[in-house]
Amino acid sequence: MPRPLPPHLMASTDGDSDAVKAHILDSAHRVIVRDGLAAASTRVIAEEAGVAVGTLYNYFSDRHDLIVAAMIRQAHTASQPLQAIAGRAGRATVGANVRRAAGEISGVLDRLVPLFGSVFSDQGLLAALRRIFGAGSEAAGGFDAHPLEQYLRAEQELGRVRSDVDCGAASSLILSLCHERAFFQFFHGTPTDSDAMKGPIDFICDAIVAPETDRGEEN
Amino acid sequence: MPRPLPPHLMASTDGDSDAVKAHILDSAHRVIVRDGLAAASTRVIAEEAGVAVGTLYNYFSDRHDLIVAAMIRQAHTASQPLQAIAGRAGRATVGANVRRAAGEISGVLDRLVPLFGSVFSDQGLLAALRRIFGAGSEAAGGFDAHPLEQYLRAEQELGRVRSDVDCGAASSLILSLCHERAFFQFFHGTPTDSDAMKGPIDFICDAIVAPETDRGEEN
Amino acid sequence: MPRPLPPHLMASTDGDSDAVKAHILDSAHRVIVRDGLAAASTRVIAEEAGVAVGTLYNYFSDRHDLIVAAMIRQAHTASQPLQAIAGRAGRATVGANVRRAAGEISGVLDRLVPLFGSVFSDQGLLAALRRIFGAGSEAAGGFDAHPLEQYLRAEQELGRVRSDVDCGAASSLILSLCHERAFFQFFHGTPTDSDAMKGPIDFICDAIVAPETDRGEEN
Amino acid sequence: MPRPLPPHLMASTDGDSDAVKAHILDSAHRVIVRDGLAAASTRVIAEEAGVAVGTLYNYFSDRHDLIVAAMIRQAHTASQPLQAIAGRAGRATVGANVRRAAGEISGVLDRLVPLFGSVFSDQGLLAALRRIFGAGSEAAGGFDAHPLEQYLRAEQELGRVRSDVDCGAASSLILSLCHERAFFQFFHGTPTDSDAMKGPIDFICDAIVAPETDRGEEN
DNA sequence: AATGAATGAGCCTTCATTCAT
DNA sequence: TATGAATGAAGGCTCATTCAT
Repeated sequence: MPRPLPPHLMASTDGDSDAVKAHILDSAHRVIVRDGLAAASTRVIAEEAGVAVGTLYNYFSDRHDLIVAAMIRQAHTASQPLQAIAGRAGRATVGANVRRAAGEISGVLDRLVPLFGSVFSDQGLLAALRRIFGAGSEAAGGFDAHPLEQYLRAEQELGRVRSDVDCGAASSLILSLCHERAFFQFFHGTPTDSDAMKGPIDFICDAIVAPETDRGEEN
Repeated sequence: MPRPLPPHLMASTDGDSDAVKAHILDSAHRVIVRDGLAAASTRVIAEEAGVAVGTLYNYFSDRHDLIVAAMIRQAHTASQPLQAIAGRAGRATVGANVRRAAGEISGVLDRLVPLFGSVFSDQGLLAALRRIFGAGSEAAGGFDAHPLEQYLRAEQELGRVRSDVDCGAASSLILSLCHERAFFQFFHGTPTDSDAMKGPIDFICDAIVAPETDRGEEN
Repeated sequence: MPRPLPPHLMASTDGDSDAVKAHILDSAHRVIVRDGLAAASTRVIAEEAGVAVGTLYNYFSDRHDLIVAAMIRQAHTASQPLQAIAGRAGRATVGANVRRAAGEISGVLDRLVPLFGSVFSDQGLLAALRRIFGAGSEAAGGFDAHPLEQYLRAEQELGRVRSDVDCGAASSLILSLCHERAFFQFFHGTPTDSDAMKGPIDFICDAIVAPETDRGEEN
Repeated sequence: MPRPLPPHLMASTDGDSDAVKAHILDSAHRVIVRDGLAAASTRVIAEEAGVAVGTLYNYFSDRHDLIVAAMIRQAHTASQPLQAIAGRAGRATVGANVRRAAGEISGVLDRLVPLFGSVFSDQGLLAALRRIFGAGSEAAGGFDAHPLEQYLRAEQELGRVRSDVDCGAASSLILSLCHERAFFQFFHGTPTDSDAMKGPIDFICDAIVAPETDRGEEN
C-alpha cells in the first residue's frame, strides 16, 4: 500500500516535494473554481490531484491549511503580472494604458474572485485569511492596489494626467469597477459584455487626461 | 397529532402561514450573517426560529429552497428604501444627494454582502440564484441599480448635472465603489474608515456637477 | 431514511427513550467485554444495538460519553446486590458469610474488570472516570468497599469476630484478593480454579473468628 | 541507500542490533506509560526513539509484536530485583522483611500496572500475552509470585513464622494488596497515602509471626 | 538494514431528509 | 400541520504498513 507517487505525477514533479505540493494546491484551486468551496472535500481534491487522501496530510496539516495555501498561491501568482503596469508611464497614451491596465486587472480578478468569493461562507477560513492579509491595503483579491495608482502618479509627474486629479481616488474607482465586473461575471456565469466597462472607464479617462497631451488621439 | 406552533410563535404570527414562513426566513438570515452559510444547518436554523427541524419542511421543499428564499427576501426588503433616491432630484445639492445616496447604498450592502458572499461557495446555490436573478440588470446584491442612475438623469434634465455626463457610467462607478467597500468591510471584519469613499466620491462629483449650479456650495 | 426503531427494538423498548438508551449502553457493554475497548467503535456498537450509527448521537453527545455511561451503568447495576452483605451479621457462621461475600464480590468483579480494565489504555477516558469517581473511597470497580467492612464490624459487636481485629484491614485484604482473582481470570481468559481463593480466605477467617463462637463448625 | 542510525543512537548502541531493539522497546514503554496505549502509535514511538517509522519494522514484524515485546521486557527487568527477597530469611525481623518486600513489590507494580493495564483494551494483545505467560503461576504483572512465598517458607523453617501458617496464602494476600494499591494509585492518578497498606500488612504480620521470635520487637 | 512518502481502510461525527405520531 | 428520532452517506482525519531510495 505504500507505492511511490503515481507515474504521471512522478513524471511531472520529478519527485520534488515542493512540486508535489504545488500540484496539490493547483488541484485544489481547480476544484474550488469548478465546483465551489463546499464541494472541495479532501476526497475530491485528492482525486483531482491523483493521489490518496492520506497523501494530502503529508503536505498540509489539515484541509483548512490546504485551502488557505491554495488561495494565497493563486493570489500571488495571478497578480504577479500586474506589477508591470506601474512602469508604462510615458508610453503610448494615458487612455490606452488605463484601458489596458483595466483589462489586465480584470483578467486577474476573473481568476481570483471565484476563489476568494468562497471564503465568505466559512467563518474559520475568513478569520484565517484576515489574519494573513492583515489590515494592510491589500485587496480582498490579495493583490496590491498600488501599481495602477503608481502609474497614474507617474503620468501626473509627466504632465499627462491633470495636476488636480486625486490619483488614489481614480485608481480606487477603476479597481472597484474591475472587481464588480468580475463578481458579476462569476455570479452570472457568463462572460461580461466585452465593453461593459467602457462607459465608466471613458468617464474616468475624460476626467483625468490632461488637455494638451492626449486630446485628439483619445477615443 | 399535529401540535400547534409554539406559543411565542403563535403569538407573533397569529398562525398565519406566510408570517411563519417570513419568521423562518429571518431566522435563517440571522444565522447566515452571524455564523456563515456553512454553519447554517437545518438544525441551527430551526433552533434560531424556535421550531422543530421537521417543521421547516412544511414550509420549504428543502434546505436549498429555504436558503435561496431567505436571500431573496433580504435583498428585497433591504433595498426597498433605495427607491427614494430617485425622487430627490432638484432638492439640496447634487453633491449632497450623491453622498447621501452612497451612504444609503453602503448601508444596504453592508447587510447584503455577508449574505450573498456565501453563495459563491456553493455551485448549486449559485445556479439557483442565477436562475432567479436572470441575466437582467439586477446587481449582484440583488437590488436594482437604477434609482441612482434615474436620479442623475433627472438632475441632468434640471441642468444640475453636466449635459455631457454619462449618467449610467457615473452611477456604475458609485455602485461599484459602495460594493467594494462593503466587501472589504466584511472581509476585514472591521468598520471601514468612515471617509474611505470620500476621495473617489469627490472625484465623481467634481466631474459631474454642472458649473453654474452647485459651484461654491460644493466642497 | 427515517423510520422508527427496528421492530425488535420497538418491541423490547416500547419506544421509551430511556429504554433505548439502556439498550444501547448494554450493547456497548457487551462489545467492550467481548472484543475490548479498542474494538468498540461506534459502528460496531451500533450494529450490536441494531441501530444506525447516527442514532447513537441522538442519545449521547459522543463516543466518549457513551462509553463512560456504559461503564457507570454496569458499575451501579452490578454492584447493587452487594449491599445485602452488610445485613447478614449474626446469621449462619462468620466463615460461611465471609466466603459467601467473597464469592458474590468475585462475581461482580468478573463483570466489571473486563470493562474497567480497558480504561487504562485511554488517558482521556481515565481522566473522565477519575473525575466521576472522585478521590472518595469508591473502589476502582466503582462499587463501595464498605458493605463487607460493615458486616465485619457488626459481627465484631456481636462478639463473633475477635475484638482486636482491624475490620478495615481484613476487608481490604479480602477485596484485594477478589480483585486480583478477577484480573487473573480475565487475563488468562479461563475461569479461575474454583478454590483458588480458599487458602487465603481460610487464612483470614482463622485470624478473625472469635474462638468460642465458630470453633468447631469452621473448617 | 541504507543510511546508518542517527548519531546519538549510534553512539549509545554502538550499532548493536540488540541494543537498538532494547532502545526502541524502552521508548515504547515510555510512551505507553506517559500517554496510554491508545496514543502509542508507530509514529509516536518512532519519534520517541529518534528513528524513522520504517526502522521499527526492521526490528519487529509489526506494531503488535513491538508492544508485546516492550511489555515483556519491562516485566522482566522491573521484577528482577525482587529475587533478592527470598534470600533475606533469618535476617532482621520477619515483620521488617515483609514490610520491606511489600514496599519493593509496590515499587515494581507502580511501573508495571500502567503498562499492563492497557492490555485489557485489546483482545489481540491480550491473547498474545496469554500465550506468552501461559497458564502458569505468573502474575498478571508478569513477575513471579514466588520470591515472597519462598522467603516465608524459609522463615517458617527457621521458626520465625508460625508452623501452621499457609505461606502461599499469606504471600497471595500480600501480593494482592500490593497489586490493588498500584491499580488504585494509577486509577486515581495520585500517589497513595504512604501507609495505606499499613493496617492490612500489620494484620498479616500479626497472624504469621511466631510468638517467641519477634514478639516485643515488632511494632 | 535507515528512511519517510504513499496508501486507503476505518474512525468519529454531522447533516439533510423522512415519517409515525 | 408540528414534532423529533432514525437514518446512512459523506466529511475530515489518523494510522499501520510498505517499499523505492
